[in-house]
Amino acid sequence: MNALEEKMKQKDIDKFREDLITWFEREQRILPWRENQDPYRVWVSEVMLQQTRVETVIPYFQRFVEQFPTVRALAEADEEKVLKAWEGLGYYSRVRNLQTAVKEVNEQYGGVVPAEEKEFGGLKGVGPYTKGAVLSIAYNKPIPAVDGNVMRVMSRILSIWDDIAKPKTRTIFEQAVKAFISHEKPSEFNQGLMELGAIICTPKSPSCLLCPVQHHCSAFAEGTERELPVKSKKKKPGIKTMAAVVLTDEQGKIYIHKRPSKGLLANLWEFPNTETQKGIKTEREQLASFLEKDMGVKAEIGELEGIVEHVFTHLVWNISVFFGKVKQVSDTTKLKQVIKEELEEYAFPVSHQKIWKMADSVQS
DNA sequence: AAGGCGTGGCC
DNA sequence: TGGCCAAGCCT
Repeated sequence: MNALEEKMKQKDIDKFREDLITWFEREQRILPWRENQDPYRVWVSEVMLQQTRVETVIPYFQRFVEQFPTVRALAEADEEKVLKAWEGLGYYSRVRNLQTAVKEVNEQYGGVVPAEEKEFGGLKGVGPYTKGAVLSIAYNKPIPAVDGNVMRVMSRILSIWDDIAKPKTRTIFEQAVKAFISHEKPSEFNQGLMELGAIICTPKSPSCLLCPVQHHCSAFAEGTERELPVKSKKKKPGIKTMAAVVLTDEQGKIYIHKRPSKGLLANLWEFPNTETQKGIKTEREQLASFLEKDMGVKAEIGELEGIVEHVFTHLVWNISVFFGKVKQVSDTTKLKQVIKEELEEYAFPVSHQKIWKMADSVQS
C-alpha cells in the first residue's frame, strides 16, 4: 500500500473524481476561452492566467485573440504590436516567450499546436503546468496540471503539509493528481480542480459548506482547512530610488527610451531615468549627467514635479519626476523622438504610464 | 534551490 | 496600509 492509498481508498478516489466533474459541468463559469477547444486560444489563456486573475485577463484575452486569431497571425506579428497588446498585464517575458514558441509551431509543426507532451512541453515558456493544462483541455490528454489552486485543493483533500513554496513540492501533487485524474474527462477533471480552488476552496475563507467534495476532504474533517496549504514567506522587496525626466524639445517632440531585451520590463519603452544615490550631487545633477553621458542629449532640467512609487513583486521604485528641455542632441543618441499622438503606439510599463500621467496633467 | 520577473485587488 | 495574493516559468 503506497502513501496515497493510505490517504484515500481507490473507491473513494473514483467517487471524488465523479463528484468533482459533475460539479464542474454544472457550475463552471462562462469564460471567453471556454467557447471552444482551439488549442491556440487555450494556450494563450493559460499563459495570460499565469499569476494573474481571471477578471484581469478577460478583456486582454478578447482583444488579443481578435488581433492575433491564429498561431500564424501571432507568429508573423511585429513584436512591438504584441507587447502593446500585453501592456499592463505584467510578466512581459510571458508574451515574448509565447511568440517565440508560436513561431516554432508555425515552422516546425506546420502551425498546428503539437499534442505530444515532449513536443509541446519543449516550447519556450511552456512549463509543467501549462503543458498539462493545454494538452488536457484542448486535446483531452490525462496529464496533471498543477497550479496554485490544485496544490491548495489537494493539500486540503489529502492533508498534505509540505511547503508549497518549495519547487520540489509540486511533484508530490503531480503524483497525487496522476492517481486521481479521469481518463475519460481529463479536461473537466483538471479544470474542475482549478475551478474549485477559484470559487469554493479559496485561500482565506473556503466555502466548505458548499463544497461538492466536502465529504472527501481530510482537512475539513479535521478542521484544518484554514491552515492549509503551508506556504513559507518570501523576503520583502528592496527599494530603489530613481529619477526620471519627461524630455521635450522646441518642436514638441517627446524623448523615449527602449529598455534592454533582457531582465525587468524587457523591450518596453520608458522615459529616460537612472538610479540615484544620496550624497554629493543633487538628483537633477545626476539626471543631467546621465542624459549627457549615457543617452546622448544635453538638457535643462526643471524643478521636481512629483514622486511616483511603483511596487513590483521583488522591488519598489521611488521615482522623482522632472520635466526637461532638450538643448542639444548627439547623432548617436539612444533616445527616440516621437510626437504626443505616437506615444500610444509604444508599450510602456505601468510605472512609466504614471510618469506620463503626471506630466500630462500638469501641462494641460 | 532560490530569486528574478508585473500588476491590481483585497482586507 | 502593507502584506498577500492570482490558472508559473526561467535561470
